[in-house]
Amino acid sequence: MERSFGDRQEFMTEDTPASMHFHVVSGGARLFKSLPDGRRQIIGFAHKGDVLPAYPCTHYDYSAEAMRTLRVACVPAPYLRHLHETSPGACAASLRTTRQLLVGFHNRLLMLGRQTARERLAAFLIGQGTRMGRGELWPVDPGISRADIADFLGLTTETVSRLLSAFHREKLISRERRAIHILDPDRLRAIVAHSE
Amino acid sequence: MERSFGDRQEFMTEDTPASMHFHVVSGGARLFKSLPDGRRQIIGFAHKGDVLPAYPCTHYDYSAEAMRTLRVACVPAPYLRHLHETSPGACAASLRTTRQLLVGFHNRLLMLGRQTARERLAAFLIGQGTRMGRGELWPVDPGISRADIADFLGLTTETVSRLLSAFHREKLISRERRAIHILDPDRLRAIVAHSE
DNA sequence: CGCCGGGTTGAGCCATTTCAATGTCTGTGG
DNA sequence: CCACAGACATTGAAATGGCTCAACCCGGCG
Repeated sequence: MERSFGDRQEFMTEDTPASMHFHVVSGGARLFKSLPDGRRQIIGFAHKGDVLPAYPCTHYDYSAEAMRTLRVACVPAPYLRHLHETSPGACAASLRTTRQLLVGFHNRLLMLGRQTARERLAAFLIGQGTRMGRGELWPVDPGISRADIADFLGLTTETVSRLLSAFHREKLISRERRAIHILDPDRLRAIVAHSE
Repeated sequence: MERSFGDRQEFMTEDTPASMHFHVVSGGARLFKSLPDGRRQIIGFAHKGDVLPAYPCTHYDYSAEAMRTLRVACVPAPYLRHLHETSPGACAASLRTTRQLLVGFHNRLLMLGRQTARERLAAFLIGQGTRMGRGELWPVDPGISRADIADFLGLTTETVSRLLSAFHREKLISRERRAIHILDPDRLRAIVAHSE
């Protein structure tokens, strides 16, 4: 049973009973947590093929909203649980994807805790560019706003904007529309790792 | 086959082939990642009963070292993998623990990305205090130094020290030796959630 | 007793935020 | 086809939270 959501529509809410899991068919989603005073942290983005949440649970522990338009296949939570209990393959597959997630989060902990704004942005650009493991050089999804980047990196939109301008001046990226193209992945990677 | 490690001994190294998993029998360990220039982020702490890493993998993605003395049972990686492939229960159990870890990391992402030093320290104290789900009020493990707290929270030891002094002045905690006792969990929780 | 590895405290600094203004693109209605 | 509104992005100037550097303290141990 598929459902479709419009731009910015929140379809999963933190601390709400997890009756459904959502398998992304097309479009993208932001996954985030927020503080009572409105501060927001983007946990990640979901694309085609991703399942939210990626693991069985009774309550969602983060919220999700559509970027532009989103189509998802809804999977009842009891069905997923049942699948995990009966099919060892399904369980192993989930364990593999959660392992991937954990490794990613370890890196992001390091990034948020110990890297400078410049390093974080470079890491983000590289991460987006190599998203699908493709031959480098994907532009950043134009559905991702400066505010999204800021909330992902724990910065402000102004800082992100200033740094993007700096990267542009240094010919590391080019900007057209909202899309960002990576021009010099090697130098960006050097910024991430080495603190340049 | 059990092994034992001395204070500060690193027994698991990032980017090294994961031949073994370590089941903590007694003592504690710090799990961390570091940048080439020495900046360090503590990913978490391991205690009795924890398994490192908690999921099958080919390479470790973080390092671990003993706090004081540590005893672990070493589990060969192929054995764990085999166990997961044959016993659905083992796989499901791993999935449950990785789910817990993921939820914790989501919260820490929010903490590192969007909370102030004061809020982070309060969150850390509450988290340590309620570690085992016990009736509140565990003191912070004295094996955890100010540097550890700082590296866990993405702060400096000086900031941690200053904030602990502030909390002490406000009668939220008491300090004796290196151990920290929680005096007013409710007010600490208010700091975490509300930004006070 | 005196050294040594934390821990605490202070003063000044700096990266990032905050506040504020201006620019740019898009869609809309006259 | 143009004027205009609104949302987002950029840029600048000023404020600030947390960091750096540096001194001092304290308890344990040779």
